[in-house]
Amino acid sequence: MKEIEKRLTENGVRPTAMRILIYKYLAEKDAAISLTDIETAFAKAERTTLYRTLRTFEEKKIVHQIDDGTGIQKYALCEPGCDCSLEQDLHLHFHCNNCDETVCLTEHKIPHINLPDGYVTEDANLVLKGICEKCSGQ
Amino acid sequence: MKEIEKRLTENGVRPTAMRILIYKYLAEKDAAISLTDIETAFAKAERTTLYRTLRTFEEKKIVHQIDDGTGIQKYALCEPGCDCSLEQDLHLHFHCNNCDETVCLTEHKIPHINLPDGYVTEDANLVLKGICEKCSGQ
DNA sequence: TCAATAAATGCACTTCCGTTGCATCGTCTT
DNA sequence: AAGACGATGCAACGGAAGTGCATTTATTGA
Ligand SMILES: [Mn+2]
Ligand SMILES: [Mn+2]
Ligand SMILES: [Zn+2]
Ligand SMILES: [Zn+2]
Repeated sequence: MKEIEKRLTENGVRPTAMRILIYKYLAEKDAAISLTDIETAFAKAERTTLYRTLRTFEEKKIVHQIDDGTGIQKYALCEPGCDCSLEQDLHLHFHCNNCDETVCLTEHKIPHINLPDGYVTEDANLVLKGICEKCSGQ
Repeated sequence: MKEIEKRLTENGVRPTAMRILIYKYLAEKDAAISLTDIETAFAKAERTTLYRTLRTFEEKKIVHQIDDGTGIQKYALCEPGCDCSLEQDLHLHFHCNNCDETVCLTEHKIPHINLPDGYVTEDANLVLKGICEKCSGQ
């Protein structure tokens, strides 16, 4: 548990009880998590606190935000040492049309694309949708 | 103008006055359009009508929806003969962080990605963000 | 140790956008 | 002309993100 406190502190986030709980929750899930997910998991907690915790985690590069096309913002823990604002750390995400879960495929980086002159690329988002390995039954 | 009526009819959409206007509006813009954009352009028209027009256009493959990561749904005319539900017609989109416009790069297809066993890909979305050619000043 | 200060949390409220239900109106068919 | 069906208008709803401000909790340093 000291692990988590250390991780938070190193990233400039004070390790409050709630934050540690949320971190743990994110760590034990292999799918990306929405604010509503967390709200459901911690029914007694304040929505705003959860909201701001996720925002803080994102600012401090503890989690990265995922836009999977559902219109709902999701979050997942960053790999240690990952800086998701750098092109080399941008990976693709997979959204399952069956179970509605979104997962990070951190080993699959977003391929570099050459654009016509005049275009300057600063960021990229690649989401594949279909059936995940759990749901395809193999 | 008969052109537009023909296009709509061919796709199974009855060419009402409003629909023709909206089609023209989409045709003269080179950027993707949001419902709010259209609402502003046709201030006297009913929001719901515009909304349903876009939905109908999408169902009938006259436009495709674009998720550019802003959280706002955008639409752009499909190329003639394009079926955006097919992998081969999936192209990438570019969102400018400066002018906030999103454009189709129809000549840039989304590269095929090989996923681990068990994953079945049905759809893909690739959005690049940065500075567009207009804004980069060359 | 205690007061001053800063950060985190709780509560209420707002805004934005997408969406739906239902009544009305217009158009096409027979 | 009557009936059927599709399009439009109006009103309201719902989810999710976001903000302002009061209150509580933690940190600092006198
Ligand atoms: Mn990820
Ligand atoms: Mn497009
Ligand atoms: Zn699944
Ligand atoms: Zn631009």
